[in-house]
Amino acid sequence: MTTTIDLLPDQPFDLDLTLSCGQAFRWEKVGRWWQGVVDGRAIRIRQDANRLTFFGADTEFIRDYFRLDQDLPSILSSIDRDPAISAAIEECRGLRLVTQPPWECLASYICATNTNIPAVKRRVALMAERYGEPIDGPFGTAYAFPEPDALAPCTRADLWECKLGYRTDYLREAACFASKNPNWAERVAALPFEEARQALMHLRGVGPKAADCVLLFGFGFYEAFPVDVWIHRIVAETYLPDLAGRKCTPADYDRIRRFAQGYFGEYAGYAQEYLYCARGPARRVQ
DNA sequence: GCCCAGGTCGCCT
DNA sequence: AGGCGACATGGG
Repeated sequence: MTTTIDLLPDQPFDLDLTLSCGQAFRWEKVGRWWQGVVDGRAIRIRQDANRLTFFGADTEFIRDYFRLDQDLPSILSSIDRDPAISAAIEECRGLRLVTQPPWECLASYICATNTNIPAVKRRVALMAERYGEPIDGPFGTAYAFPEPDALAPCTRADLWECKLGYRTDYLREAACFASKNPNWAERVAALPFEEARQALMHLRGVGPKAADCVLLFGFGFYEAFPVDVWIHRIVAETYLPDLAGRKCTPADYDRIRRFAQGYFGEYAGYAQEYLYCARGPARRVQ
């Protein structure tokens, strides 16, 4: 069944930017349509001007996933502090942070260390195809991202075949943890930001960057400010020039995120994503 | 072959 | 606390 949503003219939304900016790893564009799997739903969606057309999920799910009811102009004006971020906002206006399922988000960002986005997508897709539940959807058989219980029993050799490399044991340990603590996500969500961050970082393979991504994309902690090599580069060049040209040490990381939280405010995570999306090379559909 | 990528770990001072 | 190499994989 096809459903449409007509977007309000004062609430910008850009589906292409939102799904191609690298925050979520299970979407691909086929012709005019985006196809993806979210929370056990095989979804197909397209945007024509201010109209979204989709199937595979109901309106409430789509509104919630894309946070269409979040007042984006108000968020963007709150982070719009200078010409640099202003340019990123201008370039990427309509990009919204999506609400990812916490477990999938955690697993994805464990797979995302020291690698590139296409490789992360491949790993996540392989895990889904091998261990996820099949879904009959609008584009043939799709696969849900596997629950922790489905991954916990996997051997190292099993997951190695999903091209996880040295991250294999980290993912197995995280799956075991989530499987034994089914309410882990609710407990993390109920914590104050810094405590939630520490809780995630107790998992092997989850450092500051992965923890911040999971908090931002999976839990909606908008003050999270993940610092990858791109963001380090941009922030160093634009705001903290004494950090430019060297590796990001743990102390540098903390300095950057504290600066960003103070400078951009409670939606620092949106600033991060706009700066990341507007980064020089390679904003393309992948 | 090389360097880089949405980094983190373990071991060393 | 802070420095440093290792690490699997794939793209350019």
